[in-house]
Amino acid sequence: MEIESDLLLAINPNSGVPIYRQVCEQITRMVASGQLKAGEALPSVRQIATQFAVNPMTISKAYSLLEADGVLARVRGVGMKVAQRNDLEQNLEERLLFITPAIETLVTQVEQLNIPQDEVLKAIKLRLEKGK
Amino acid sequence: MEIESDLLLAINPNSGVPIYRQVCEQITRMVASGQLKAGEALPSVRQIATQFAVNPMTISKAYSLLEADGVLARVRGVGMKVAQRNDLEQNLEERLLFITPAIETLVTQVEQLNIPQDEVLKAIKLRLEKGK
Amino acid sequence: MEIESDLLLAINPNSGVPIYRQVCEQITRMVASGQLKAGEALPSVRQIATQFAVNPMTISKAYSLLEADGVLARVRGVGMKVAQRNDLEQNLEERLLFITPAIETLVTQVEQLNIPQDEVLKAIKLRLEKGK
Amino acid sequence: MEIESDLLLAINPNSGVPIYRQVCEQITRMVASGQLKAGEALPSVRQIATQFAVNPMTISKAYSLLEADGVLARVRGVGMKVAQRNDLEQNLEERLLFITPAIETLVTQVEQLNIPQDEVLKAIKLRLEKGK
DNA sequence: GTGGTCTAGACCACC
DNA sequence: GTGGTCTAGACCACA
Repeated sequence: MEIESDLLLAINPNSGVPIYRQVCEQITRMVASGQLKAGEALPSVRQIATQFAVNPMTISKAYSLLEADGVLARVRGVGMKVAQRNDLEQNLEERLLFITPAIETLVTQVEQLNIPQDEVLKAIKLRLEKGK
Repeated sequence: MEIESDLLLAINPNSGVPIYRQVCEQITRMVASGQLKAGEALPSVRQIATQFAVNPMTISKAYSLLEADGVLARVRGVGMKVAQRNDLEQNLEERLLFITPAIETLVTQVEQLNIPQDEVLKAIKLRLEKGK
Repeated sequence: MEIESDLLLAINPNSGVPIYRQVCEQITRMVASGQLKAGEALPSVRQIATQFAVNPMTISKAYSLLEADGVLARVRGVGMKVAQRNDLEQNLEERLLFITPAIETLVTQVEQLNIPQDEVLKAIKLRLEKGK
Repeated sequence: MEIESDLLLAINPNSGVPIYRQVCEQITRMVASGQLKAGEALPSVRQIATQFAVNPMTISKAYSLLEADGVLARVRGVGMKVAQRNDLEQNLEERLLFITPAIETLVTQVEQLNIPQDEVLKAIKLRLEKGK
């Protein structure tokens, strides 16, 4: 069972964002979008820590926070799994709430830079297409 | 001459973002957008510090960083002014570069949440109109 | 592991040159000359501060500036290390650039004092030999 | 008598060196090298201040220091002139003493950068020739 | 353990 | 008046 999932997270230690936070946010989003389903098992702390050359305590902290948030559940002697009864319905409205802060940040900057709306939308559209 | 400029910055000490960084970013944007013109004088360290009930060193740190960045220039014994030769031309392309990181963040989240593009664009458009 | 590195910097609090600047310049030169190699760890802020009876913030300021300059890199929760991709290659040409300002200063003074070139070169040669 | 001397000083407000110090040092060197002769009159404070767009008080301070140093003498109602009995003989040894600090700075940097002596001398020689 | 941020208050140099 | 430097000590976030 060690082949679990090698390509789950994208951790960047130099992004300014704390590592534990990156883990939390990414797993939360994956659960919200259904990429991780209720009951599904997660890689062990040691596994992730090794994979990204990160301190195990950092991953452990992330898992603990996710458990406190009700996103994950701890199964003694086994590991972590996605919580069963989950507030994170795949409902679109809910998911849109997640990106509100990012939109706020963006809009603030746009206004202070005096960038026309069309240009902003054009740039975002372009970037979204590229990701496809 | 006391009416100099009362309405310049919007500092929020509880935003998680360091105060000196808020100052840096906002002034940088104001220079980039042309709200602050080359050669224009800035409020003194003590002025801003008093206005926002912040320690002068905090503002001073921001000014120093902005000088190191080439955004501001120091005039000894007089104060700070917007740097003359400025990379931050007001042209649109340059300004769009400033919001690239914010767009990246947004797009990453959108993809991990599996939100359809139209919904994202709709939400942003809505938010932009509101700000008007 | 306490024998880490005791003999690194030469700080003189009365030289007129700000302490943080002395630290910056010396570390920059050590990196440029290869005395400090890419990835190598640096003494902690508190370690240096204690060693030279200086306020930790002063050293911290130096480290921050060196990070902004791309000379050092921060490893969160661990400390500072020499940046990996470093403009400060050890090639001779690059290092010669570092002493250009000092040469400029010298030459200006020499010209204003009307000192013959041979005399200048002789004096410098003498001083260089002495240092050996 | 207003045509005195338009091209005397080279003041750079952004060099980091205080303006009054630049004035002091340059005039001192000119006296030492004989470019300014004993009894010779100097431009008025206002003249220099206007020429370089500098605060008159700054020039005044420089003149005062030079007077205290015995380099200049104040003639009431007339202005400043180069002091008559002057320690600054044009003797070569004396003049060489003036550049000792600049040489020290240079040598320190050279040693910390591990630059070979020949390269240093070559670079200086090159720069000296260029100035010719 | 690491570095980062902020404060309050001192002193300095420059203009 | 301006900004710069430093201190002593507090608290926080990260690993």
